[in-house]
Amino acid sequence: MLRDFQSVLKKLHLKVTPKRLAILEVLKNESVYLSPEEVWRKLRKQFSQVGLPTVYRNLEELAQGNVISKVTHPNRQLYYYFCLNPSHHHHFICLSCRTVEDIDFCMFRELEKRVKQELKGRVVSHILQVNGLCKKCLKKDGGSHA
Amino acid sequence: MLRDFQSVLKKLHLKVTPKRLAILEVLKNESVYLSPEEVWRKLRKQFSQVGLPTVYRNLEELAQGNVISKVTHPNRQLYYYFCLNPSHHHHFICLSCRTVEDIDFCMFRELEKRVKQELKGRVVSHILQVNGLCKKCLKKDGGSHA
DNA sequence: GTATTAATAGAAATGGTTTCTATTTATATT
DNA sequence: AATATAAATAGAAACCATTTCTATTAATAC
Ligand SMILES: [Zn+2]
Ligand SMILES: [Zn+2]
Ligand SMILES: [Zn+2]
Ligand SMILES: [Zn+2]
Repeated sequence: MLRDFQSVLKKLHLKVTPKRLAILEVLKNESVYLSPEEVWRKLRKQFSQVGLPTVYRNLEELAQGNVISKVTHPNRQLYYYFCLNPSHHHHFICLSCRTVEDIDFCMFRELEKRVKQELKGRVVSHILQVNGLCKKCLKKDGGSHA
Repeated sequence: MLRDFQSVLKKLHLKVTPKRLAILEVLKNESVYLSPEEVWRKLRKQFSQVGLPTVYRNLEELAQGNVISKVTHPNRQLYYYFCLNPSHHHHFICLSCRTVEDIDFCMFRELEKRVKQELKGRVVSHILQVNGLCKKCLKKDGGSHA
């Protein structure tokens, strides 16, 4: 989650291509989570040629490399978000305006420890996400959401 | 999550149909999470006619009514699990054998409180799931998984 | 038993996502 | 700077899990 995209990509053994950098820029300049298609529409303003599969591929690679984070949306579509917070944490996402807010208090360390001790399993990944309506959206419409 | 399916369905204003009951039976008799298509294949052993859309619809209704629980799988396909534990809790799911184990210690109450206080948002839903490899699978193959 | 409303089967459509292949581009090496 | 190499890309096509649609059937209340 560094600002020096070049070195971040090199660390991940990903070539530094204009499209890749542009995808990162798009996400970095957004305060909300975006779908691959939305990222693609924004990219087309800068590039005459750009394929949607390229966007999908890059977003997935970047998420794998922990440069961006994936949003687990109830509608089960893909969304990505560029998070500046470098430490382990989770998100409160607004289902209406798509704002993302950090949940900095992570009790996962405790949880993981107990899972290991009590269940004797190996943790591969975990999801902790709180879905709801943000302060602003609650004021706006009292809480109706799609 | 009661064993008396009839009354459970009535409470949800869902008609008590043979297919509906059979879907619940299928899930109840499984110790692992199942995809809609897998539930459907099992149903076809009992019913000469049964549509896959019926299975999808029923599973979704039952999940909405908190009779069964949905699994948030990394592969983003739908899976459902019948959980006997009636209290609020979360799951450790095995990515290899699909075993589900309860995580009974839920720190979510604390989390929710702080989200409300600090972010002033409304919580609509939350996901907390730990994905990994269960004790048995770790022994079996040392941890390789699809 | 009748009326009412929900549930269903089966076919068809949907659409987000992935695959495929030829071409281009970034990077390392001379 | 020129060359080699392996990765990245565009565009078209395929995929396939999930949803929609409509006529028919079945459950429930009265
Ligand atoms: Zn909002
Ligand atoms: Zn965490
Ligand atoms: Zn297992
Ligand atoms: Zn919880």
